[in-house]
Amino acid sequence: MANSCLRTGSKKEDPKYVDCDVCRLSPICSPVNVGGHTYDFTGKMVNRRHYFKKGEVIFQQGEQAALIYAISAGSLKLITEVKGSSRVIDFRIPGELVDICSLNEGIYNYSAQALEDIYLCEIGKETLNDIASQIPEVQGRLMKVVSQELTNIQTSSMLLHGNVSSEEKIAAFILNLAWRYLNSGYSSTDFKLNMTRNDIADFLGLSKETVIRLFKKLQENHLIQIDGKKVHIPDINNLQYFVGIELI
Amino acid sequence: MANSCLRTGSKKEDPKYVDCDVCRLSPICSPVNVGGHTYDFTGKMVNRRHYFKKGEVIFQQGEQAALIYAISAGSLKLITEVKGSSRVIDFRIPGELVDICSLNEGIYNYSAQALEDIYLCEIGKETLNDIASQIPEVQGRLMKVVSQELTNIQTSSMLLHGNVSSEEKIAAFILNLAWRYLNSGYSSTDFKLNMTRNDIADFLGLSKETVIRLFKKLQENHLIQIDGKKVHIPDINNLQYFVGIELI
DNA sequence: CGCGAGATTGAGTTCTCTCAACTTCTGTGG
DNA sequence: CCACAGAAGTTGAGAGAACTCAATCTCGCG
Repeated sequence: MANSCLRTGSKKEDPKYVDCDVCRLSPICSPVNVGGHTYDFTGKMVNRRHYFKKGEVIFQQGEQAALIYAISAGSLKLITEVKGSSRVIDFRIPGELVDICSLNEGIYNYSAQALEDIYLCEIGKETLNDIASQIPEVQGRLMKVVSQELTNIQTSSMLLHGNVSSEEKIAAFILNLAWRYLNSGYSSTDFKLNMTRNDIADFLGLSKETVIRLFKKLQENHLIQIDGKKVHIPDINNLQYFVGIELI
Repeated sequence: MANSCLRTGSKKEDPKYVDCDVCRLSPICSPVNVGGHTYDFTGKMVNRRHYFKKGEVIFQQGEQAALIYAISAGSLKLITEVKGSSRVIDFRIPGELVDICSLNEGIYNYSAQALEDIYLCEIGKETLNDIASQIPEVQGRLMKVVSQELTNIQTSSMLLHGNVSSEEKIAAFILNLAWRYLNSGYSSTDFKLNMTRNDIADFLGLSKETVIRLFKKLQENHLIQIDGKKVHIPDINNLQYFVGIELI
């Protein structure tokens, strides 16, 4: 029930938490100056680094949305129920927010499931809204967070939508991840695909065989190098040219 | 240069302006209560119903983004340059905002072009931000507008992304429009497609022939009725079941 | 070491695209 | 008001892309 920061008694190495200053919520977690005094509301609002096991469901579609999540370490997938089976809507990596949308909604529109062992910071929606409505500085920062998120979602959606060939779709998917890793302070040219080929296929509306074959084709064309879950982008500009959008 | 409200001396009938209260910007355009007094900043910020001709470009990708637009009448398409040719990113209908993203960005990420004669309300970004930063009530309302927009974009993107078959993609496109017309106070079951088949194809990453053939197939399956640019949805629940998402 | 999930490969089928011809619609000028 | 030109929409045929199904391989975990 209580915060389980660093609950890891496991044999695995300690996770590499993302720095708070790359987290999209950092404006909210920083101290605020009000009438000459500095206040830190973090303790009131934020439950830091709550641990979830690989495969665990963080929240379920339809549940009351009381918390906003930011990923401190690990990654997760967002899924929704479609005609009895589930479909992957998106992925989230360290530093990113999970459901800022729920700020003005009562319930979660999708479920979230851990792709690996993860640590999430949780923010109480109600407390946040209360504080924001009383302190303009916090309101302003929240505004910044939300509009940044709006820009990010729009950029991602622009990138992933409307590609003609499946090869472009997959290239766009990789480029999108590269860009997001960069935004979170990681390498944009070397990263790990934490999701399965099936998840990727499901997300892109392709079959997993097509994903595998087109990964291979992209590799043959020297646009990416892929070895299992590890991706390397030899020349990001080539990839961007192929996708047709300059992000980085 | 100045506002050209009701410049219509043309032979066409007067456009049916959308009611201000369905406009996504209406919270911003409503009077504000500050310390017991009521202020109306609308005059300061908003240039109402600026007329643009069919085909006219409202703003160009890369330009300084000084204005936010809300559509009062008519519709437009958003396009971006990809490898020398342009690609349709999205459409906007009356009551919707055109580029709220530019709030925290310096330049437009895409161009906007009128699909028919349109009237746009323009809001000065800088003035809006100034007023918002001084008056918490306005800040809060702006927050509402932006997070509503975030939810809308995410819903649309969830709906349109990840469909396996092209038939589902097109059905999702129609359902998305139905939902958006509903949100703007129009009929969700009868509306007009103001864009060409080519625009739709481009937006969905299909060929125009496929769009035409699948419109026909959807009609044969009684999911939609389509006659030129007019669409009728006989049973919205059937369509939603086919797409696999319950929106309305 | 063995099991099971995930990844890969091949073969055949289905879907979607491209190209080209043709029709319909729309707007303009006479 | 009509004629015409260009844009948009439609249809058919053949080529190419992506899907499905089934078999096999690999790797991590107990």
